[in-house]
Amino acid sequence: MQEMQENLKSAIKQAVLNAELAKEEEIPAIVLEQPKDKAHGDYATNIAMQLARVAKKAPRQIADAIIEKLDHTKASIKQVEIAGPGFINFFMDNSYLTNLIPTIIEQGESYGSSNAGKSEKVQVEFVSANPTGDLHLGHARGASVGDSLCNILQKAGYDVSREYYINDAGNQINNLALSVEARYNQALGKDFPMPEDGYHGADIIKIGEDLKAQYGESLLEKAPTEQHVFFREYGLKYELAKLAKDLEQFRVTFDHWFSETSLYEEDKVVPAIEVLREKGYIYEQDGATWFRSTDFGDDKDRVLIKQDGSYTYLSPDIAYHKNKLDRGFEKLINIWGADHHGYIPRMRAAIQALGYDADTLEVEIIQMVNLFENGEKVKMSKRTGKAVTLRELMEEVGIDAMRYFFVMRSADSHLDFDMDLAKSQSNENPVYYVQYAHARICTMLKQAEEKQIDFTSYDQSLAQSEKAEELLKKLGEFSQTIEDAAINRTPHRIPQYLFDLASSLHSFYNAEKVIKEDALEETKAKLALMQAVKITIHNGLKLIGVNAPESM
RNA sequence: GUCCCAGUAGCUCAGCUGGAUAGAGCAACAGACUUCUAAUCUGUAGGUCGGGCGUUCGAAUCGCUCCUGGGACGCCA
Repeated sequence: MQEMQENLKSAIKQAVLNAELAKEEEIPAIVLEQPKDKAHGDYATNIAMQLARVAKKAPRQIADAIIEKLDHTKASIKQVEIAGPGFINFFMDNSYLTNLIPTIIEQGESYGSSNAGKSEKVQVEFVSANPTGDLHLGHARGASVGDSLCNILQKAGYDVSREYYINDAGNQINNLALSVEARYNQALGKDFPMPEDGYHGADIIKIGEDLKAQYGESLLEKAPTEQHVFFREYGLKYELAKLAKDLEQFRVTFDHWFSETSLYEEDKVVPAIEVLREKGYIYEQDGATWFRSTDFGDDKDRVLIKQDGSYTYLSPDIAYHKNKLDRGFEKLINIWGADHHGYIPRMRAAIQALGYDADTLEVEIIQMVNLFENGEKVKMSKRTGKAVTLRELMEEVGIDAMRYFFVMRSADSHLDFDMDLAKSQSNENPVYYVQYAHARICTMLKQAEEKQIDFTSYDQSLAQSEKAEELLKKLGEFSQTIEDAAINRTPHRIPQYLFDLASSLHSFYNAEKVIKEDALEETKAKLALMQAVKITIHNGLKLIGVNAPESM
């Protein structure tokens, strides 16, 4: 596919030179696009319009000259036309498409892979929810997008590491300990108020009950500080185990869980600040230590060490990002909720102050998820713990539908999650449409197996049709789609591609019968095509963490 | 007040490193099951791409500006 495009491009370039329309250095990069309307050919280029100024001729005249000098044989061109204001449309000799099927079948699970990423070492940090409660809708979206993006980057040849940053050092963990203490006492039947900023989730109530079952009232005999440490450690361990379990069930795993506390234990925070101080980006004012982030375009300077001597959140974060870079990652991708977008400039400033290019850090912002139930927006409140959790959604909606739903939209669009629609499992949910295409193929292949039709060798020319050609073209776009999704960090391209592919398959299925006992050779060719589609759908769904069922 | 995201068909959204007649799904309407799964397919209808100005041979796409909706602006994390 790509080799052919390159051939075509070089042929066009040569034609421009031969026609003496422009000097080599004046020729812009030749862009081939695939027209939406197939009446406009398989590929089109706008080079004639782009050259209009340089060549001082009308675009259509230029196009004429190019075509005259074009070497048709070199790039398997069947026909060339000039259209509209000066587009050159190429109709290709589509025999190249037939090579696609054996290629896909041979590559199997690895079909779609490329080395576009050139093994660049990329770290993706995502979810990173505080271990103080259950994961909710927003985290579910972040997990879906993050994991899918990682899969896509890997498929496109990047060296990817997935990381979860555990905020286990700040005030919120104290509040967790206090909340656990309250719930434990309440479980023992005592009238014990929740702390002001306590966590009201059902999970903490469960911790209280577990502690009662395990220890009875014995924990009350410990000294207050000892108690606090105990509740803290117990709560943290419990919450982390739950996070990992929920995420794993959601088919999201991490290579590394990074503890904020470890930054202090291994003395990483002070040295990171010292690096900035040595470079002159640190100053003291009003009894606090400041980072001059305005040197790098931030709105205002930021406090690193407060008057009371404690760190702001930014300090360990700078140390953490320095640590990431020290580990040799060439690109850091952070996936954050929209409520953190204001934090980007100071973080990028820190990256630059550490001596790296600002673009080393990329922050992908995921817009909010609104939950709708019974046609009304459901207000979610952390304070009362009345948020719909990832776990509840997995049970009610199903993992496949969630994974697909959360990644099918552009991440910078607000997402309305309609509980009733998701629960109803109606045909409005496109994941079934794609899965159904896969299941249909499996049924056909199973029948072929029962009839003992062996299609290891076949003659592809026997299965040519308009619908078959559409399918083939779609199959051929898979690798390019993955590359685009990887480079632009747009995982939603994958479900959209899969939907299109499934659509082509369903259309083909309705137009043509595959298994025909009286036309065995034709059947074999079609079965091979089906096998290729099956592999591609399977590989695509795998990228977004959705199962490809054999039957539905 | 400053910053970020969004505004495209009745609804939910693609398309945005500029290209040809702006695309899907749902909803509406008309059809297709004696068939390898109808969770499907085929067709019809539906749009001043929020408004204006500008750049360009060409703008949904780029720039400026205004309007509307959502979010963020702590020596919290």
